[in-house]
Order: sequence, then structure tokens, then C-alpha cells
Amino acid sequence: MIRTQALTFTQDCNDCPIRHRAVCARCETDELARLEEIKYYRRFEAGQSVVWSGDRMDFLGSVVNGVATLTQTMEDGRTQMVGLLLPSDFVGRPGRVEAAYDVTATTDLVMCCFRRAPFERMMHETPHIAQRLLEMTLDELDAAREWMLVLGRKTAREKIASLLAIIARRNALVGTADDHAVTLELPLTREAMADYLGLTLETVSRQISALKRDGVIVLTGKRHVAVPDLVRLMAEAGDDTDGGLPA
Amino acid sequence: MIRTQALTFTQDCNDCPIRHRAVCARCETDELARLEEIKYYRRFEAGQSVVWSGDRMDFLGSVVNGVATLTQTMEDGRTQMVGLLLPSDFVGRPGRVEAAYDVTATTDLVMCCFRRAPFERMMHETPHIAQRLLEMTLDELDAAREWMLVLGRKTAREKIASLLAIIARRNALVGTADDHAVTLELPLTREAMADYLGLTLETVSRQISALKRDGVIVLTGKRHVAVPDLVRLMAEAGDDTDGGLPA
DNA sequence: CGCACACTTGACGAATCTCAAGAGCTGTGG
DNA sequence: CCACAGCTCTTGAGATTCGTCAAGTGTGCG
Repeated sequence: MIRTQALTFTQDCNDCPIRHRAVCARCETDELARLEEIKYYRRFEAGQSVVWSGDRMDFLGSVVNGVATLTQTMEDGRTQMVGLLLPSDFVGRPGRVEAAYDVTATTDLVMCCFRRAPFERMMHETPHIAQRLLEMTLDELDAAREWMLVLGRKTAREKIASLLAIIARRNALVGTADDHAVTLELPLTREAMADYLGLTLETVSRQISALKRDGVIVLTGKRHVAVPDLVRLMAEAGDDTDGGLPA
Repeated sequence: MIRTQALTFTQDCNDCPIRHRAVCARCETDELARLEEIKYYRRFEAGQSVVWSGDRMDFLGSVVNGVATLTQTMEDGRTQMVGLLLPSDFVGRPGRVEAAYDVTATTDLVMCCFRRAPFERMMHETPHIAQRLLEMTLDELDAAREWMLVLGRKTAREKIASLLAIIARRNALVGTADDHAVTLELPLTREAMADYLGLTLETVSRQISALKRDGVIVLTGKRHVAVPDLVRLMAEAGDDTDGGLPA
């Protein structure tokens, strides 16, 4: 078993890796102190479920470390991923106790959880939390709408390229910034990618092979991807080539 | 030219048809008074554009009457609808001046617009507006995610049934409530439906014909649809049959 | 060594798209 | 009043993409 995730994690909000990006980003010192009192950490192993759709959820929280997925499943088993939760993303809906989606850890995962009742009280009393949550929710809505375009109108090849581009963008810090080249580690199995993209895992596999054959990506191990030319990748995704790159 | 929309509309918030559902739903009398000062109405004819993606948008607002769509378009012309805006829905994003999507009136449309700067100021000063907007945004996010399942995993037939079910649900007031039967008026052309569903207009037409042939719907005019059995329709949509019906 | 698991590859078939023709409706102008 | 143009919508035939079913590869682990 690989242990890339740190075994220990921050108890003090000031040292937290997502301090300035998560729902607490705008909190002042005194507000953070209140949050400290109602928070606790939970870990999940890769593959483990965080909650099932319909379950009672008596916490709300942020992903601190690792990756989780939000999925919806039809009665006959067809599954669609509706969100990819990366560090700083928020889980749960204030005012709604029943989980609307399945949440699953796809890597080892650390979450910072807030007890529901006091957190919801705080939301009403301190505007900073609600403001930040609104902003994050609007961002998620934009992301969901971008994904609707991917699901509704892109070809299988474009879908794969779009997913790689999204992961590359959120991993931007890791890649060498010098020349539009990036390497990334896929946090998802082929099946999870298929569920995200509205494809079958066979089609995912075939299109990854095709992108490799055409030199758009270089595979070194099943999950490790090198992108020699990010502009090329984004063109394959059908996106405007100009957006999102460092000048 | 048909004139189903009222020619005059409320100037007084207290008589407004969306008073208790829109972004202003939770406002007190004094807050309404402030909104009255910064609001104005705009009308659009069916087919007219409200804003283009990338345009500067110096207002935010609510749909009062009529239907508008939110769409995204790729360079090669492929189009995906990412939102259907019905009365009470909110348009625009606080804090972002550039429109992210094309907004188009698909019927004659009345919007209640707020001047951006004073509205954003009010959002910071009065919690009721921000709270309500958060709630509405969370609802839209849920709707977008439900739509991701439709786009990614449903068949053409299920997609059509899903769209009809959504329209039927939001028109629930109109239908006879006695026996799970509903009639509805499609506010969209076949092409707009196709853009919503990630299909071609030919496939939309064929599937509507098929649902008609199978007795799931009855067409009286191209746009007027009678649904004899809403439970049947929802089963065709692949949804749980139990949700959403009056007991 | 063999099993489990994630992934790849191939052959075939089904669902959907593309291209094309035509039907039905509305408004316009002779 | 009729003919016609301009729409939206329908229907058909063939092409294409993607899904299904099935076999096979590679790696790690007991």
C-alpha cells in the first residue's frame, strides 16, 4: 500500500493547507477560533464511502487532502459522476440533512468536518462564511455547466482530453511552468473516468490509447501521464486555446 | 402574433407574481423599498437575445414572466443549453461583470433588473438577499447535476421524457391535479430541445413521435402536449416513480 | 504459481447523427 | 382568394460513433 498522503495533518487552522481556499477562507481569527471548536477530522481510505445518497449527514466539511467523487446512480445501475472533489472543495448542503449523492474517496482522504447545527448557526451569524460559500457554490455551478457541454456535445476523444485538461489545470502548481508541458497523476480508475465522462470504460481505454498513439500524451505507468504540449491537449479538448495558461 | 403574456406588469413589488420565490423572497418591507429604487423592467420578444457571452452586464435580475435559456457554444457551432430560466430564476453573477453564457428569450420575456453596483452593495449589507441567493444557487447546482445524469447516461427517449417531466413539474399548478394527468405547452423549439438534451433536432422529433405512437403523450399541435399518465412519463424518464407527485 | 484486479484490444451490433426530401402552417402580395 | 416563400417539424436511408460482449495482457499479492 502506497502512503503518499501525510499520516498526520494539521489541527491548527493557521497551518492548514486549504486555509485560504476553503469555506473558511475569509474568516477572521475569532471566527476561526469558533470553527476550531466545532470541527473534527475524518480519514477515509481509497475506495471507501464517505456517505451514501439518502443517508443522514450530520456534518458539513471540506476536503483537506486527497480526492473524492460525487456520483448519482439510477435503479438499473447506470452511474454518472457529478462532481470531483479536490482539496478545499466543500461537501454537504446547509439546511439539508439527507445526502443527495454518493460521496466516495478515490484516494486516501482527509476531511475537515463541522458539526452541522453549530456550523449552520455560525453561517447566519457571521457573513464571511456564507459569502465564501456562495462564491464557491457559484464556481461549482459554472464548473457543472462547463461539464454539461462536455457531456452533451463533445466526442469521446474530446471528453478524455477535457478531463486531462481539467486535472492538469488544477495541478498547475506541480507541472514545470517553463514550456506548456505538464505531468499529472490520474486520481481515477478508467471506470471512474468513464462515469465522469458518460462513456464506457472500454471507450475510455481506447481513446487514451489513441491520444498516446498520436503523441498528445505520453503514458508512463497506467496512471501517470505526461502532457508535452498543453496547448495541443486543449485544442484536442475543443477548448479555446488561449485560456488558462500562464503568460 | 399571440399575446398570452400580459402587456402590463407590476411596478409594485407587493403585487409581483414572483415576490415570494425570487431573490427578494425573504426581504422585509424596508428592504423591498430599497430594491424598488434600483430596479427597472425590461422586455424581450421571443427569439431576442438578452446578453451574449463575454458581454458586459451591468445589471442582475429575475425572470418575471416568460422563458429564457442559458447556452454555451463551441467555436465550430456546437451548442449546449446549460440552463432553462423560468419565472423567479435569477440571471447574472454578483461580482462578475462579463456574462459567462448567452441568454436568449424563447418566449416573450419580462425581467426585473437591478443595477449592479447598488445591488451588490445591498447584498453585503442585508443578509436576506445573500441567503436567498445561496439557496437558489444550491438549487440550481442540484438541477445542473441532475441534468448531468440526463446528458451522460440516458437514452434519447429517456432524455425527451425527462425534459417533459421537468416542464410538467414546474407547470404543476396548471395541470388538473385530480389524476396524474397534465397538459403543457412546450416553450422550446425542437432545436432548442435538442440543444438542451445533447441530441440533434431530428432525433428529438423522432423520439417525440415514438412517445406519441406509444401513448405516453398526446400531441395537439406541435407544441401542446397532453400527458395522460405522469407516472408513466416519469418511468419512461428512468426516474423513481414515487417522487414529486401530490399525495 | 495462480488468482485478483485494472486495463487493453478486437469484432460486432445498436443508437444516434448526417444528409436529404417532403409535409404542414403562416403571413404576404398579386 | 390563391400562390408562394419562409419557417418548423417529420420522416427516410445510409454512415458513424460508441456500446456490448469477449478474450487477452500485465502487475501485485497470497
